[in-house]
Amino acid sequence: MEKTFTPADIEQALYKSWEEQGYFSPSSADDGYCIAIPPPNVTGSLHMGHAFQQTIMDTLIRYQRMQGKSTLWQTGCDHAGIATQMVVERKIAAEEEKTRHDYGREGFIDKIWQWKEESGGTIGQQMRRLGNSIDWSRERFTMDEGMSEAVQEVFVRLFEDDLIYRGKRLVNWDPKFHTAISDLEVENKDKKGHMWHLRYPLANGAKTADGKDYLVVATTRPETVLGDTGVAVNPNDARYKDLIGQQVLLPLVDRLIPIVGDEHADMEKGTGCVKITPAHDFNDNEVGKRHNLPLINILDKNAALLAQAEVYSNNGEKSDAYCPKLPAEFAGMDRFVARKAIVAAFDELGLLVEVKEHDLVAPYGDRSGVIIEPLLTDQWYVRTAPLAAPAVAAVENGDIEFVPKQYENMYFAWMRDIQDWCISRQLWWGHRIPAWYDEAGKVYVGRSEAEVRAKHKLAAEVNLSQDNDVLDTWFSSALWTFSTLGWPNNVADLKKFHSTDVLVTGFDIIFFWVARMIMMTMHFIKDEQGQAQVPFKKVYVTGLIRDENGDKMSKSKGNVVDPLDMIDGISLDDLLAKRTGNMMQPQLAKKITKLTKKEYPDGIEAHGTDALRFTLTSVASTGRDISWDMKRLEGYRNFCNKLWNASRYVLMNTEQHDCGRTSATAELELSLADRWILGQFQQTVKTVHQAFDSFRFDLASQALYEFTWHQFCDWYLELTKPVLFKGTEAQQRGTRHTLVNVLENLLRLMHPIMPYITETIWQRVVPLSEFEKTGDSIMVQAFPQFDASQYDQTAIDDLEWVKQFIIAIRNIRGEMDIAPSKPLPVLLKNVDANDQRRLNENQQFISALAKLASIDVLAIDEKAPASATAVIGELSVLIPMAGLIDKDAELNRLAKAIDKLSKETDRVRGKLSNENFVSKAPAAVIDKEKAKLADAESRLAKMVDQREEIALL
RNA sequence: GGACGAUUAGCUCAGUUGGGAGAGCACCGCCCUUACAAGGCGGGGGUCACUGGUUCAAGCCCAGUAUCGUCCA
Repeated sequence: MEKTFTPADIEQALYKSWEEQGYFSPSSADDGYCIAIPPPNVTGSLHMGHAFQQTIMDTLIRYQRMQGKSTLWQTGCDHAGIATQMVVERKIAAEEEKTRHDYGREGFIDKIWQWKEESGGTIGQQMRRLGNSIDWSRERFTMDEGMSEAVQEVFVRLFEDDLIYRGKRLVNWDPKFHTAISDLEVENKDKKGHMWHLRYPLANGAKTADGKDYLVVATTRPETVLGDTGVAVNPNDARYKDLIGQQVLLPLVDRLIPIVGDEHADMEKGTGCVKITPAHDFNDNEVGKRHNLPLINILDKNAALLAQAEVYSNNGEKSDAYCPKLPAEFAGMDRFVARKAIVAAFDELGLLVEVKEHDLVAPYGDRSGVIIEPLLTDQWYVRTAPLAAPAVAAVENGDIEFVPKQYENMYFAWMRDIQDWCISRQLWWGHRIPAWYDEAGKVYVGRSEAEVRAKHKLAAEVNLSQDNDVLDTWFSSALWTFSTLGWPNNVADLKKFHSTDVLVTGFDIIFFWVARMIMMTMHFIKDEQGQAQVPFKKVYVTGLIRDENGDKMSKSKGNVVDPLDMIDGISLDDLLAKRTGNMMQPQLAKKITKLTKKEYPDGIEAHGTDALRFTLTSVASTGRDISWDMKRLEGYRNFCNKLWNASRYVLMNTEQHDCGRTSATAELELSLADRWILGQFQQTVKTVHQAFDSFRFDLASQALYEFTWHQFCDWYLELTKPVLFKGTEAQQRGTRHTLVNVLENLLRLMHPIMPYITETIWQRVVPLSEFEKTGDSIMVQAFPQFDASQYDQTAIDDLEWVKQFIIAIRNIRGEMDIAPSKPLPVLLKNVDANDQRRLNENQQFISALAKLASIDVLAIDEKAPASATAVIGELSVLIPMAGLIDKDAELNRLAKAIDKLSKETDRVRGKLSNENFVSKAPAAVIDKEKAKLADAESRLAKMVDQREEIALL
């Protein structure tokens, strides 16, 4: 073995061989265990969030596979409607100076498929680098034939069940992408803006309570005045309530619009008068409904002003309630240009009262980054209320459990208040809506045009045209768990693997995806008793990985760290190029360069996949956000190296030796250390099981780290040296046997978290061990199970005593500056029978690890020379000072120890002398405190004696 | 404005029926001892955000305050 662990030498070849051997596929076992991956976006590339969640998924899958389950990790990508369309549009613009319209719909879609073939697999290749044990043969894509069929089937059935409808509604319109988007794709951001106060003249000579012939409305969006169809005042507002039922004459368009009384008008805010634009504001839309106001759409798809408005009645039909003509001077103006022009026009007419600074919240498209425009359009909706009810119940009654629990509140809050889901998108890339229209605009929904014609008995002469829109990407993602398993055609896998076991995901897509998946699955998938099946039994919610300053990682901030760069390492120059290349905002490059140079002056070193995975599981505690810490990664790389070298030691001492396999008959004698480490290992097995079973990957990692480094390496390996160098043959055989078998078991125990290093070492170790393997790879072996017979409490207590003895001497050495190489003589006082036994049995260990020249027991009356002293229970351990130890230094050391001990005794004595404590605390607690006091007092007394003695010198 | 979460060592974080305040990294001292200097041995370091309450006993339970964060309006 090499002296240093170099992950790059082993990882990729190992993964390839695992994949080729088919180890990632489900086994023939009956008991299924399935995780559906949250499908990454097909345009995406691996980021820390993926690495984090996928490490957890792979750990669970590998753990369950080793527990004998038939495991399936179902993977795939979603087609990411807007994102993908954008990528390809940009590509053809850059390479061919063409738009998608130059290609036409079909040509453009071909172009996207072509792009997908070339670039859509990037993330899959990256995911392999993480060691993910994914059955790639079952990889799915939401636009694949089978999944498209599922989407269509779901749409048609929902329509037939009256759970999908079409309607003219106000939607969040993205004027850049020319599509509707759902509420969830809107980001509300605080913004500085203005509040314009505009004068609206009262019609028919009406006057306000204080005699004015006008109202003043306040608005942040003056360009929408052209679409006003009312003014609202609060019905309790003494200033205006008498005007309810009167009209104002809307300036610029001379439109007579009613004054209505509505609670929406806040008397405290602004002027108390609110203009109502039902076609361009969600709140106004509600007010309009209540008062039956017409809707006037004044904007086109680009959010520029129309010359002819579109007037609709409240039920969405064309109306001639108002003249559609809009002022020609504004026609074609963008909404923000129009805003200025309209304010200027009001000003000119003397109708602009004042302009105030105003903090407002503006809606932005999360992908386009432009301000969203509420716009009246025809869209398809899913009626969510009936679907939400069972989905809420499933979480309430525990069929689905969120880990951590608190996310259930978030889920309930949203589900209780759920809005109908706008599922149509005005894009080309996606599942086309299976609806056809005849020339009169009547809509028919079906699986194909032929089916529609047959079902509705439409003659061949009737022209039908399919809806141009596609479905929201999340609509297909909502079917993920069951459509990937073959629904609606094949149900064998569905039977074995559905419901899936765990969903590992971020809280940010609980609404987008998790909730919708629950609703859809429960509606469509029923078990043999006809009960709705949940898509997954548990939802493990992870936090976000942030950068070292706690900031969200984002490309525009330039603080993104690519997981592969942590695995392979990257030079500063390459890192800079990566962070500043291909930027949306090139002006930030300078800042990012500076930050990157400061954070990574020498780039990033290679750490390997196992170290990355171990780091990720170590920080996976309770679903809260994580500030990434490179130092932590470095620490776990060192841990890998530690394991590597420990194994190297084991192999050096066992390969080509008799390791006492049971097939041989030679005698085998276990040392105290052997029996101790076997017990400690069992304890670790227990902890790791508990941790995995409760999703506490941090605790699993911690237990493995603690055992490997601080028990196996720090103590056990050192304790084997005296045996291997000086023991009898039977003793050597016993120790070699223990070394090999503990390591072999440990590797299996760690494997789910660190697949590569464990496999590599295991291949060398397993032939020396007792373990009877059931295949060639560690990943298909049995996971270690707790075995109480290997846990020997006496061995553990005895070895703790040995450790204390050794530590006591090392401590004196350290504080007295005695060279570690200098062998010391030791005298013992107050040796009881148990001490004597432990000493007899373990003298070799103690002498070797504490580097002692001699150990002598003082007779009861024998006077000890001046010595530095440590106390273990009743036993005093003395190191004669002569020529070694300075009197003052020792006094100093004793003073420190005495101080510490007397604080301890004071505290405990205080507690025990408290009447209330003694009468009310449980007996066990009191006994523990008493024992603690007795021990501390005895040690204190010995230290004090010692100090007096030395002070006399 | 509403809801939820967080506040523990210099940093990043554990602390699961209330009874010893812990880990990793960083820091200080000694050591290239034949698995490992990506290491070994020893050591220092905390008013558990604040105030009050319950309790024999509070980092943990209750009430309130402050600061930060997230989601919703």
